[in-house]
Amino acid sequence: MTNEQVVRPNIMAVLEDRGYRSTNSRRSIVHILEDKGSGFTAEEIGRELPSVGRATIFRTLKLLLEMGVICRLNLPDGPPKYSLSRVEHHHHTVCVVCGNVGEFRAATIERLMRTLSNEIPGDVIGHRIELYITCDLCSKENTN
Amino acid sequence: MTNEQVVRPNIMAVLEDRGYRSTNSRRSIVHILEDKGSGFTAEEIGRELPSVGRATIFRTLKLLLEMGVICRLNLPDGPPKYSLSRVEHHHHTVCVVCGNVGEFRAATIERLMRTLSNEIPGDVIGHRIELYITCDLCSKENTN
DNA sequence: GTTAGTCATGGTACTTAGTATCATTAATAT
DNA sequence: ATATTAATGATACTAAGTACCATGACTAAC
Ligand SMILES: [Zn+2]
Ligand SMILES: [Zn+2]
Ligand SMILES: [Zn+2]
Ligand SMILES: [Zn+2]
Repeated sequence: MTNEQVVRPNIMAVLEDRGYRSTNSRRSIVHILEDKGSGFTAEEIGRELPSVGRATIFRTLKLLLEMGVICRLNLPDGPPKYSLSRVEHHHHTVCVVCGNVGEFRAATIERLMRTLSNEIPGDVIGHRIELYITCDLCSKENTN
Repeated sequence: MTNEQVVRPNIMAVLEDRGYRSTNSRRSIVHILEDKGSGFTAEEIGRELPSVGRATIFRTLKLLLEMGVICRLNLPDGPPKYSLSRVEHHHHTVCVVCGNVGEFRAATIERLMRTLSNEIPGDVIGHRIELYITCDLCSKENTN
């Protein structure tokens, strides 16, 4: 399993490279994302940026999603969580206590998925895996 | 990988065993579920039962979910899909063309997940896996 | 079978996540 | 500096689901 240090792209630069304008709203949203990093909801961002319209929050998240710089996780309950993302294929851990989201890659999973596709009826074209965990921080807090 | 024939419990009996009443609305909802089997949305059921209140549809689905006789899948887009379920731990296939939902079990996955939990920071307490496929029916249709 | 108690229902209003519309404003290119 | 066009915020809307409540349907006791 790899959990290497992520070198994240300059998100605003990526936006501009694709022809999108570097606006105040986008900059402030991206700034918050880079601050939070993982496991935030659209609503949380809106709360921290009352001057930015709700529609713009969602528009921007959608844009970043399309560009692959963030992920959206549809969890079993609660609103979807967004998190900054490395670009390559990966999966997620979600702490069931604090809601923090992590990324991980595991060659073993990908190998197994490739194997499975021979045994599943139909053509497997993708997969999605979430691990539910209690993170180290939350485990510690409980034993104090 | 196992994909064994499912022997499904009598859902109404399960409800009654838990002290819930056998009502007209519940019977008609359960009847439709048993008919459809997999990959239906709450809205679809509502459409087929105009005489049953929307709230009751959701209440009943929630109840069946708690009892473990159906699953809800939060897909990357579109409304959640429900499907009848065997009771044991399993995972899902979703056809990206027709939306049909299937269940499967694979000891290899469970073994791998157990292994991963040694390598992931934090305590792994559960997982969720979805395979996105084009099912045999949909593949055939495309080559015609 | 009737009755009493309670559970469940349907209707309505509300919430939450997200989208459509649109007049106004801000970013870019020249 | 100006013109062009993209982006914005406000508002209204949709879709999935929940809260509330007076009415009606089940069930159990008799
Ligand atoms: Zn991710
Ligand atoms: Zn945690
Ligand atoms: Zn299932
Ligand atoms: Zn299909």
